[in-house]
Amino acid sequence: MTITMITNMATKSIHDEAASMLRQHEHRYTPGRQRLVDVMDSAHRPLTLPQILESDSELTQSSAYRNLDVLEQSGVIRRINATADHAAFELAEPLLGHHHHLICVDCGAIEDIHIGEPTERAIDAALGAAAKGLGFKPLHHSLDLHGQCANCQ
Amino acid sequence: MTITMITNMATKSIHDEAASMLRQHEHRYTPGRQRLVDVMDSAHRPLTLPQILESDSELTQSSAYRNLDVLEQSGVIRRINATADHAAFELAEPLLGHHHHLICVDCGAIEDIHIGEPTERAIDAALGAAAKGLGFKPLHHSLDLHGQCANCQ
DNA sequence: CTCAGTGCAAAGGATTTGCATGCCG
DNA sequence: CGGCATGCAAATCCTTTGCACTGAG
Repeated sequence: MTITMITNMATKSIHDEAASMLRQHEHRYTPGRQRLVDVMDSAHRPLTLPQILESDSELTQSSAYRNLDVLEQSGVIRRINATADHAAFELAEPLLGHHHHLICVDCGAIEDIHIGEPTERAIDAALGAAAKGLGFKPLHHSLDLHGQCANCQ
Repeated sequence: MTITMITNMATKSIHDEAASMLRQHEHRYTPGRQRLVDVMDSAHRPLTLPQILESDSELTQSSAYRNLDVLEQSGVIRRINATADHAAFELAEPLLGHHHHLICVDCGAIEDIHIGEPTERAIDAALGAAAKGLGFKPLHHSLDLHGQCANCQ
């Protein structure tokens, strides 16, 4: 019950949040951009451009690429370079929450996963210590598990 | 003196190891491939193809790409998709050891880092647990810290 | 002699850009 | 109205491939 309410609120506020973030960067929240956010919000995993276009036939390739750029620059989505051929896109952490990926080395499929908070803190502490010595300013970490998905074994 | 000896020995065995791995895959350890291994062994960070070509003017683009493929398939090197434009290459874990990366979001520079063994074990345990429930067979994890390098701040 | 490896140039494929048009503010 | 946004097609850029040649076994 509580979870359902939160989910609904979150879905609604994703568009509000996206619109607000775009506005701050002096961009409009056009229908094409809303559709992109819808597609990425519906999928519970990062999507490649072909997957995005398949999910909504109203989207065109070049505008999708352009709008993904705008959304990325505005902090609404994140681009991840999981595979060699296609980039993949997912909602940014403020909208989707912190998580990690299982990446199939054979078919390239990606699955979202979560790990415990204590482990997250241990990771950030360890990375932060290493970064400090090199004058590197941490923004966020990415942790992926590469292996074979159930289908490819 | 001692360090020099160790370095020489290590460098030597990297070539031996690489030659052995290639032989197992029925490939030759040609001069061009040795040069690639030398370049990657000298750099203490992953290199993109342009960086590799700059490091050794004897290397040509297409042969470098082809040989990097052969070396990757033989397990000598690893391809990482850290940035959107260029793939990067580094010696594989059996030759270089397990480590992680600092990736500058502005200039794309990559730096190798190490974190403590207990944290590594915690990561593998957490990822393994998540993978198990989905029938995903773990091979290896990748952990990167994205942020700004000292030059780009 | 044979066949993997090489180098050049051309092809391939994902992503970006030019340009004319549409549409919101 | 003015300028961002869109869609098509052409261009770009990284990477791969075709082909003829070289050299090791």
